[in-house]
Amino acid sequence: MSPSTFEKILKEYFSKGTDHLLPNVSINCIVFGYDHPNLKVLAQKIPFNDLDSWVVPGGFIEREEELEAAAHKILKQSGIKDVFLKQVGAFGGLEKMFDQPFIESELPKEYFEIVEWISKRFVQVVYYGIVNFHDTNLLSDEGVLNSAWMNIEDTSKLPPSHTHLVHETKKKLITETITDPIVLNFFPESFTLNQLRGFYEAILNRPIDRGTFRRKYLSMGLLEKVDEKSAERGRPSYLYKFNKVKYLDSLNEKVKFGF
Amino acid sequence: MSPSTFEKILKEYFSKGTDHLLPNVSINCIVFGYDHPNLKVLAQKIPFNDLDSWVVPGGFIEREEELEAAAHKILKQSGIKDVFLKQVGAFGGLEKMFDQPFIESELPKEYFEIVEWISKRFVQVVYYGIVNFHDTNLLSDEGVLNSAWMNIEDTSKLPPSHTHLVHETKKKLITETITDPIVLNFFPESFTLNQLRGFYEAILNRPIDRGTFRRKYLSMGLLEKVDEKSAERGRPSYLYKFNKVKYLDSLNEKVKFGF
DNA sequence: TCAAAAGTGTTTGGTCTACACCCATGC
DNA sequence: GCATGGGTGTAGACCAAACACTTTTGA
Repeated sequence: MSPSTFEKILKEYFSKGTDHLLPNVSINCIVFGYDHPNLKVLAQKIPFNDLDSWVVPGGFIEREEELEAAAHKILKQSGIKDVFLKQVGAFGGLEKMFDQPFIESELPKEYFEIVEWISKRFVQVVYYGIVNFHDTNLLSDEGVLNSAWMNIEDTSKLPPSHTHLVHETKKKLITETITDPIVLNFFPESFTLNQLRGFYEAILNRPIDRGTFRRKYLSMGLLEKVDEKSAERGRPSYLYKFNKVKYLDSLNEKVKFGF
Repeated sequence: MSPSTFEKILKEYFSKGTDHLLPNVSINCIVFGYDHPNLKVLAQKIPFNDLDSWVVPGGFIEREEELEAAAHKILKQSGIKDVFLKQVGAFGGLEKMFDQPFIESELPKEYFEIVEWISKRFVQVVYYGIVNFHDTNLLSDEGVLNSAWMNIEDTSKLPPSHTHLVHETKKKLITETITDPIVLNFFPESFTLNQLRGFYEAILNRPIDRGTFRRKYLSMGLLEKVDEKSAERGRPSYLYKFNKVKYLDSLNEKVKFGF
């Protein structure tokens, strides 16, 4: 534990005290990025102790602030702006995030009020976000928390409750990937159909036929052809961008059951 | 407004004060029942004023109580036990549920602390439940809040924020009806396939072919034939019950996209 | 010219749709 | 018997899976 760094965090987060914040409720954000063929999760290194500890971005809500606005505010601190966000739900385990007696033993008395505040039970309202990994610039060392991408296969550096959030959220991501084309938020301005297919193969964890995928996806009418692209090897592929208007419409449709 | 009744409510809800409760977080439950061909929602009449005001069941969370446990606890007060519950999410509008100055003007000073507590902003964690309408006995006048079924088409007696919750939750119910067989929770021990089809027609708001429905549903393997049933008119139909083991398995499967 | 990857055509098989037809019961 | 609704059979449309074939590039 390095008290000085932890003090810096407390000073930055609670420069205006705790009275302006909603107690007992916190926001956590699970931000996914896709770096073929890996799904990544945004995490922050915290200097609670000398171990290599990471957390998922989180923060608090102003007394007069909408929940989703708070989530956007929190992600802006990591350099993530204008992100696609959806709520996962409220998680309310009884375990506390902080060990109050231990933390207090390492800090001057002036922080005790804040420490008591953050040591209470919190209901976590969780949002997930999707960003285009390669167009995103994380703010590092801007504050005291360093942001970095973490491979979703290895979340062992997160506390158990955050690992739980990541896994629950990934389940939801997979479900929504199947019913909605939210996936398109992972991609840059323009992309090839085979890159898109690569993502579906990664997330559904099985191969998908090129022809079938191409015909099905194009028939949805969400994509528009733009240009050519020089391939690394082999024949170049067309680039597509997605039609945001039709995309937003499609979010209200969902799949049909088949009766 | 009838202060005496409102006093009774406060006395009952806050007999142990507010310290044992988590502040700023509440639970609301949207409970659906199906009374062919209508979808019903559980509501409670409240004596805030002389108007015919209703709310959706709600309540608070003990400091050391899981969220879903709190939802079950709240519904037990209406006579709803062992209900199928799923979380809808957290709703955090900024509007307050109570008009503090007005309420205080009608109550003795001893209640002011409680009134202040409930007049704060609350993040509402919403659960939805599904019950078999005909096997459910609501507790009426057991406490001070009378429970009753409300037709989902007319929620005009609810406050706007609760109407919003009902509609958002109904959307979710429809989506989940399409992807999961949660519907079976609406039905009694045994039921006919045509009753089941009637429900799908009601919720999807379109006719479904008898043959197609029957073949598709039976092919899922969730149902088991039990006995005969005397029809009101015409040929009697088979009764089915659902296989709870396979049903629980199926909740983890969801529909496939079709790639 | 060959390898590699994109793009397209075609056969096959499954399944939903629509509708016709038969079955079991009450009156 | 006949009306009423339950249960089943089936032809056609449709669509995804699988795979072969063609096209376009780099080397």
